[in-house]
Amino acid sequence: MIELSFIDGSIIAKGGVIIYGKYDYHLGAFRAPAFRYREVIKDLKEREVNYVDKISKVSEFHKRISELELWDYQKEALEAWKNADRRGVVVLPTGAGKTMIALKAIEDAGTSTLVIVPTLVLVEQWKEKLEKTFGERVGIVGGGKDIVEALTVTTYDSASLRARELGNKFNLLIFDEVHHLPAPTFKKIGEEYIALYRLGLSATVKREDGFHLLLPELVGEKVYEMRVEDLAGTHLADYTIETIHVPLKRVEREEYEMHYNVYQRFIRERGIKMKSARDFQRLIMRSGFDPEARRALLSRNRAMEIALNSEAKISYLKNLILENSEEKTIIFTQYNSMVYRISREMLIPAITHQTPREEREDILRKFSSGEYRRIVTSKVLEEGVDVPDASLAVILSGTGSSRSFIQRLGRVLRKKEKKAKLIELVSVGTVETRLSKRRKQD
DNA sequence: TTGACTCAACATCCTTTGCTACAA
DNA sequence: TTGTAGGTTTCCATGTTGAGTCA
Repeated sequence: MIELSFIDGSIIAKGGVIIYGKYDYHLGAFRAPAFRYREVIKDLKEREVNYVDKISKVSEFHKRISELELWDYQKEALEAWKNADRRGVVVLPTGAGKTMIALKAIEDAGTSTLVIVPTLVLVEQWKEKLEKTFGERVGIVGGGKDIVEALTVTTYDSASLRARELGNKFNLLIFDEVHHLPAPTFKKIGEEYIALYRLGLSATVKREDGFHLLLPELVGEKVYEMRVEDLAGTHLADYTIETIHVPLKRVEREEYEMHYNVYQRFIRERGIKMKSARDFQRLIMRSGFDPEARRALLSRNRAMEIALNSEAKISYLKNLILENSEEKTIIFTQYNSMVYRISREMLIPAITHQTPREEREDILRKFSSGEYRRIVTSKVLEEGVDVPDASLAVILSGTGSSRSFIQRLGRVLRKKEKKAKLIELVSVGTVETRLSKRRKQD
């Protein structure tokens, strides 16, 4: 007879061997990662081994929400997830109703569920949604609160910190913005919870570090995907993307060339090959002890700053704003210094991570009502914030991340009569042209 | 309860070719 | 012959957030 229990994010087996188990001399028992629960039980049954299961502390949760009607593609996504043993990742653009699918998934699974989200703002939004939909009390773990219910919402930070206590209490995990999960410390959420059912939601799972390849093991395969272009014109607004190449001013060009040459010369002279982000990472590490590497890196950073923050872009932006004075516009930049400069010079309300919560909510409320026609921001509004719809997004500068690009695009895609526009300004003849190209590839 | 603060963690950070050893 | 992986370990800067602490 094998006795199975849950200790600190692991399955402990006393009295016999389990699949994926390694012998733990301190415990005098076999220990397997919690996420192998499904395979462990299946294997014991197949081998017809007698066992007592003291692992699971999950509870049932049966609540019907029949009044909730899904769109066709949402139904397809839900079916695909169910057919994959209720495991897998659903990829849908911002505004395509990922939450609806999650609510139906909770109803379908009929079991205790933990919803994991990246920010406290999203914790509140999910809590309200769940309470309204199911009419039940919803627990919160994180942001100073610690209430566990059959339906509980938490942050990635708290889910990871509390995995050892919470890991055996839920049978369904819903990962909102699931691309966060493969980060080194969040990965253990996938590993230390026993949940048999897992649903990952995201607009783009791709990570620049390539760790999205861990998702099939942590959550399940990608079971359904709809891209922005699949839903544009039907469930989302139709849109156009325009890239405007803006030349640097002469002084800027000279300074850019000077700094970028320092970087390039260093790379060439040291025989360094820049084939991947890993190669660049190695250069960063090297800069910790090699003064020349540090100088090269700082020069490259300065060159980048010049290209991304060019004067010419500001002049161009002023015209663009005049030409589109009727459009509700969000301006995105890479640097906060640029946000504040535009805010000062063009009298546009600014939002960065330094903006107090109340002020941020006030600005967004006025933007929503139409009192403000424009806002300028850096990255804070990309994810996890309910941003009122706009009709024009101007990307003054950004990174090569396709996820960030899609999130910014998502800010203009709420269904509307006329076409939405995304305009990006790119400094011609600089590394920025490459960034712009990369973010638009998948 | 709130606000101010510190700390830790996450994300991005790359591509003008060139080498060398090894597997298919 | 052709194509591709090889090797390394704590880090430039900037932006953003959650958790924790303390007054």
